[in-house]
Amino acid sequence: MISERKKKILAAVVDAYIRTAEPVGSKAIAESAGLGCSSATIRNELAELVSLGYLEQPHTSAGRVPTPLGYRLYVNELMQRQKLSLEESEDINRRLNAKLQELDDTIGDVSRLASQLTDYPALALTAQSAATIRRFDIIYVDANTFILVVMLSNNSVKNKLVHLPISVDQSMIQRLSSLFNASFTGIAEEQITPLLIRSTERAADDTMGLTSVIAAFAIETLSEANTPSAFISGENRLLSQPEFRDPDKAHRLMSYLSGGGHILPAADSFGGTDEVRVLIGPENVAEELKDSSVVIASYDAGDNMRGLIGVVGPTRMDYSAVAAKLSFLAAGLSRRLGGGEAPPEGMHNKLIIKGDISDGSR
Amino acid sequence: MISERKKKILAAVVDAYIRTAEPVGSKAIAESAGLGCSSATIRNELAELVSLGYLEQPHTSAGRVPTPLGYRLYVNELMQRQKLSLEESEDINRRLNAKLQELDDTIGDVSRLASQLTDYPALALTAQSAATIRRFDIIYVDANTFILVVMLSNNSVKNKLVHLPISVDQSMIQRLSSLFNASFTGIAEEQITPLLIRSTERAADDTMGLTSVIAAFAIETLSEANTPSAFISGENRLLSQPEFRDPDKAHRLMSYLSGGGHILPAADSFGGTDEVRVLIGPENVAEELKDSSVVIASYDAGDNMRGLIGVVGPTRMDYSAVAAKLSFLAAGLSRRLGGGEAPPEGMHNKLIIKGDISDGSR
DNA sequence: ATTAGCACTCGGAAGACAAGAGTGCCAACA
DNA sequence: TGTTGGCACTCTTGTCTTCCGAGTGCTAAT
Repeated sequence: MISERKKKILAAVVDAYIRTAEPVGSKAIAESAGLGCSSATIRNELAELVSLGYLEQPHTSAGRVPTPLGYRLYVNELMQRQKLSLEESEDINRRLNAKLQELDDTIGDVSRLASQLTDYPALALTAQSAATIRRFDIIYVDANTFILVVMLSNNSVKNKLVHLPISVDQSMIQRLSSLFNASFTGIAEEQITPLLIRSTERAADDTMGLTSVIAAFAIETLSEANTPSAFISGENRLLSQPEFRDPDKAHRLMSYLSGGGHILPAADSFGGTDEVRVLIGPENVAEELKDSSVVIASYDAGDNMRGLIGVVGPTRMDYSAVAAKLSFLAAGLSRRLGGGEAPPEGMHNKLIIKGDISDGSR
Repeated sequence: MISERKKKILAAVVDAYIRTAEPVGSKAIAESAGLGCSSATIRNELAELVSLGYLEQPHTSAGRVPTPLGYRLYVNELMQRQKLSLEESEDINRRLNAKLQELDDTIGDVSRLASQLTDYPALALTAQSAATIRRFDIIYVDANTFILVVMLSNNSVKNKLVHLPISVDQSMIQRLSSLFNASFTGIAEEQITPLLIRSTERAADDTMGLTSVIAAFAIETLSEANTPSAFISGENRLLSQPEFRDPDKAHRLMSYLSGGGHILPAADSFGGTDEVRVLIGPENVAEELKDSSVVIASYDAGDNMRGLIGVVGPTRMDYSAVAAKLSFLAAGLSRRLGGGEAPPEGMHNKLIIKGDISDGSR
């Protein structure tokens, strides 16, 4: 439906534009791309690519610039899938190992890492999940102090130090600990009802309201662990992109990002596989992202949860490099966090790039 | 040494410049500041203020702009100390309460809050400290899994889930738990020597290297808790300041900030009191901050530790408002975290503003 | 000591101009 | 029919002038 040569030319335009951020002219293409024809021919082709909607010119007599549709075609078919060099992948693995010895809510570290690798702002999000309490312990410190320790089904452990104005004796603590371990484990947040709390309170013979304090912690921990959260870093890297030389534009996007990744809408529709998704310009739902692009990868965070790492940049983004890095990073995370059978260390997971080529384009 | 009227004029210049970010001319001052004299008189005074080094003009025939020295005088003597309105202080208290119900490493929240309040980028740092382990518990989950729980002398609690390829029986765990509680508490990081570990291992009759895993966690926790750490947020707010319209300039400062607050040098010399310190332009040691200003407040973080909250902005910064807010915030934190006798809730602590009027000025 | 008046200085905005890059189109050619 | 060289045309970008006005410094008068 679109000639092979046109594709080659389109690819050349996108490649060059990604590098230089300047509209690219016919002559440059004639020289760079090794198709043996002259700039005049290229011009004809370019004109057609414009009328097909893949390219546009900022003004008459300027070079061509890809439209979102053009990027889409590029991403889906044209760009050559990068695989990381050995050094790069080793570097990533090393950093992952260093950072994730113990993973708790290192979601921040993950986003930082992604941002450093790609040199774009990055965000990491945890998906909504349905973790339950797996174990509940109360450690007696002294008569006024104890520590609540909750282990969740997703293998994260939370704790809280409680300091009371009144004294509690150790046997009470022990009683509460085993009661909670018995009746608060394996259930979801909604199942912690006032009724359950009341009955536990009675069973423990607790007249000081201790039970509700502890129950509140349980609820809070569950809700916190299950609420999706986002972490953004490297916003400043936007500023090195020429399309954000306008401080207002940069500011708008950056404050949108800092305000938490409301990219969550995109996250919902995410499939289960280790795919990489690319959203180009107007394909984004969020108004603020309409002329930026987002690349998102998903990883297995264990316990049936999936996390996301995403990168935000101008539509003129180095999709191929970013996709490769993100994909590798996600695979590394899956391997470390995921429950199941992950591919072995060195392996690149295949790069499935999916994107809605919705009619929202252009 | 410097006439009263000059001071008034200087104050007027700084006030106006803080508001408008434009050089301010004699006429504007004559009208605004209620000193009954004409623009010509003001001009004479302005000329002298320039030769004294408090003001400068970007070029002949432009208004005047304060020099760092001018700001310094303004901050030390001239500016009127703001105290927050009732709504503002209530708002801050409410937010503090919401965020700090449980304070762990909410240092991030603190900086976020400071940034929101002041509308400048903010950073929070923990000082170097000498926390020790106060309590050590190991919770047995199953034969391959247990949870380490460490409570530090600064009342923070850390935990780690350990998953082993080999089986361990419960009595061993119990033995280790009490051994660690006995010999690893109350000591500093350096005191955890290979010797100590070896002897504990022997005492526990541990042939599987469990002891060293646990000891490693102890060391790591201590070192992490005692290493100063920084958290920055709201970098993007820089972009709304006209002096950072130049993206390169903005980028330089922002990436400096993101790279961790190397403002630590300034932190070292910080006194113990709840003072607020202002560093203007070249008074900063860091090259990148030479034409920005920093306002820092210190708070009592309990256990003989002090934390810092700082705000970064252009030299043309609303010192008075920022100082007031930061001071209030610091006081609120001290009250919640500090060990000792803190002033009661509603009270504004007195605003000590100190600053080196070092010879680095000019 | 203050003020009014005036000439002077600069920076910034607006316009004029040249250079250059890139296009579109046409006519010639394989 | 597809390709190519050539050429006129367009539009941006940078540079240079010009012009305006805000704001100054100075002087002479009060």
